[in-house]
Amino acid sequence: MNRKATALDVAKLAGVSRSAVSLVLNGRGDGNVALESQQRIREAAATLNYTPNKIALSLRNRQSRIIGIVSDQVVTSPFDGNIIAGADAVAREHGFVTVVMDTELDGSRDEGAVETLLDRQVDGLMYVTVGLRPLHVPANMERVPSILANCFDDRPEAGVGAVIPDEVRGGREAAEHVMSLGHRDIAFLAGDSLTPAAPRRIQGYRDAFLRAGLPVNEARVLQVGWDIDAGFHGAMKLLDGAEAGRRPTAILCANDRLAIGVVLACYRLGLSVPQDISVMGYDDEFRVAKSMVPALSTMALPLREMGAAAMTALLGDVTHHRTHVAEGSETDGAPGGSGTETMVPCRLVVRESTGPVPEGR
Amino acid sequence: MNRKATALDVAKLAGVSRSAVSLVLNGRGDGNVALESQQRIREAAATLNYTPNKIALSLRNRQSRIIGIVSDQVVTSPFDGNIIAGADAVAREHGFVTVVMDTELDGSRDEGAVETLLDRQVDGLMYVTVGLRPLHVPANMERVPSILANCFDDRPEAGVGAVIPDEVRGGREAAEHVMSLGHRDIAFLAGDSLTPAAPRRIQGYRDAFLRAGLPVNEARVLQVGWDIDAGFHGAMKLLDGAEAGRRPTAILCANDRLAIGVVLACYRLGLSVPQDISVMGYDDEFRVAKSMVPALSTMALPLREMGAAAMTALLGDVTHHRTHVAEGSETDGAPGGSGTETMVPCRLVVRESTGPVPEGR
DNA sequence: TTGAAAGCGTTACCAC
DNA sequence: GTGGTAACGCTTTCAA
Repeated sequence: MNRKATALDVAKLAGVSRSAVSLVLNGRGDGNVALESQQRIREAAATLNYTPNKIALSLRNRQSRIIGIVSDQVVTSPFDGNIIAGADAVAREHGFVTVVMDTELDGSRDEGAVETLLDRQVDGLMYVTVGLRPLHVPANMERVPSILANCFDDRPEAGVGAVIPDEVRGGREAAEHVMSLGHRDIAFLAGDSLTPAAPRRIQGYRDAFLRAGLPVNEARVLQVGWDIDAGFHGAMKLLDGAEAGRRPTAILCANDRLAIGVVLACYRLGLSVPQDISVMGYDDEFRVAKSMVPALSTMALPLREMGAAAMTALLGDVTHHRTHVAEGSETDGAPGGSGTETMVPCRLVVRESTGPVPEGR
Repeated sequence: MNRKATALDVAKLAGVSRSAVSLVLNGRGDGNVALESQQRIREAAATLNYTPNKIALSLRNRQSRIIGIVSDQVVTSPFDGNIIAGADAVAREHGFVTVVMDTELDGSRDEGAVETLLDRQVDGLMYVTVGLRPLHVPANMERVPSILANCFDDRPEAGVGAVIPDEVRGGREAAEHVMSLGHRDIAFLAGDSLTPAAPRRIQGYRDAFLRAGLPVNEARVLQVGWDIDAGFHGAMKLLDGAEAGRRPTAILCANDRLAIGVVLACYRLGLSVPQDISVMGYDDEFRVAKSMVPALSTMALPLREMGAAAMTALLGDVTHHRTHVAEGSETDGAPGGSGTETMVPCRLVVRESTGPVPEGR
């Protein structure tokens, strides 16, 4: 590996000083360096294929242009990777790079991950989780501008800003979608309450009934889990043995996997989707919802948008933080959108698993 | 943010020179620094909460201890994230950090991603893909030690080393599993041939018949796609309308999603799995295979192992490379395991979707 | 208009 | 056994 060209190499080749090179290549040549020299410098840089050493730059500028992302299991699980993709895209646009550390769901690794990142002099920190949940924010995280994506500070005063999906509204709009198709006996299959996603989506479901002036039948709400088998057994409980007139005409699921389970159960019982029963998912999971048979109507989580919004806010803070520190006017705590909680709406996706309510129901 | 303590701060507090601090904190104090001073230095470092600035270290050592990972869509897709997790775990063990750039399947971004990473002075590069495939290795990738994970150099001479799953053997062992249950009329549902995964798994399937001295019925091999609907329609073609005696007794799928589609089709046709028909997946997809109804027998991809193996090889190269360069004895090309292709075996996972062949078949 | 020098935080070498 | 100094590659200030 032939060592990369340095600014000095360029200066030599162009027959000028290092400073001139720096000036010109940073756009501050005009008025400082002779036009002829500028030309020669640019040429030299081009032929030597020169790009400044980011490490030296970081040291000099006391800014690494690295954003640290710690996640609970975004890397290892198949979910929510698009939060990071959205965040990374924004970072890249601004000349930042992200380094992500996945704790693989081991909370005791949080502090260590943040420490490692801090040691690397990251300019900002983002915590991303799989599934909405309260987060015990690692203490050392607040030493640089920080933000939370898909999770929120579990302390009441909410020290760190957060970007989360509007799950209540998502649940409500899902229910309203099937209501608009004439359904009234609507079941809701949710995961456990270990994460707030389920309760919030259920809350939205209730809101829809309230708004419609309809009573909520609590027996129709089943908290069963998050996986295919849970959906299957939940649906069996709802449908097996019930006469056609007494079973729900629509089943709303808190994620697409549950919906798979529900459809599986329907088929097993000889029921058609959506003719006999409408089924809805949640998440619009990549290469699942769209390719199911039938293709799943679902509520898409705004993952990319959340990541992008979080990164945009964070980068704003990073910049402010820097100028503040430069001015010596410490903001003292409260970075990262300063405790603001931003809600991003979900997006209804109508496909083929939901249809008009059967005749007579 | 109160600026972090530097070695100078520690030296001052301990009343010694910076060099002494450096020596002691790097374990080379004994025989160089008075024991009493060593003690004071350690204390000072502790009270100041001193950790060396990695950026300065990188500049000084001309080694960033960062490994760049570029991926086609590992971040954005739900698959294969465990390759990166496995790689990252090994990197972390060795004091390295990984930064991954996802090109989101846009091949034209490859060179740029590598460039960005190179600018950041990464010590090594890894390319990771979703699904086995030949890779047109970005030219600038070979400027530092490099390795491929789940992909292989598309040039015949294979310049860059690679770690890939043994798909042929995986396909063979899948077939042998159902054969051991007495099945003889076995169908294989594969994705398209755009990636070599399908052909290789099919090859393995054929090998199993060959080894068993059985003829291969080519009409039983269907290349339909990779998603749920493809599995559904493929299975329909195989099963719908066929008398019980003329349909395959087992369907092997090239991934778990296809298997979901197959099970869906079976249920729709009133067939039981595995009583009437055995179904096998491939990948052991997280939170899919295990929770399907019935739980899917499948062939697990050795994702973590592949990532770990690739990173181990790469790190070895990084170290050699360094010493070589230091000695001025350029290896000149051929880094990254020097074109070696390492195969990692898949792992058979038997669950409930495969069972003994039905009576009379 | 140009170039010299200081400084970012380390470590390693070399006098003392 | 100790501490000063140079060097890593860059930017920026200041003097010529």
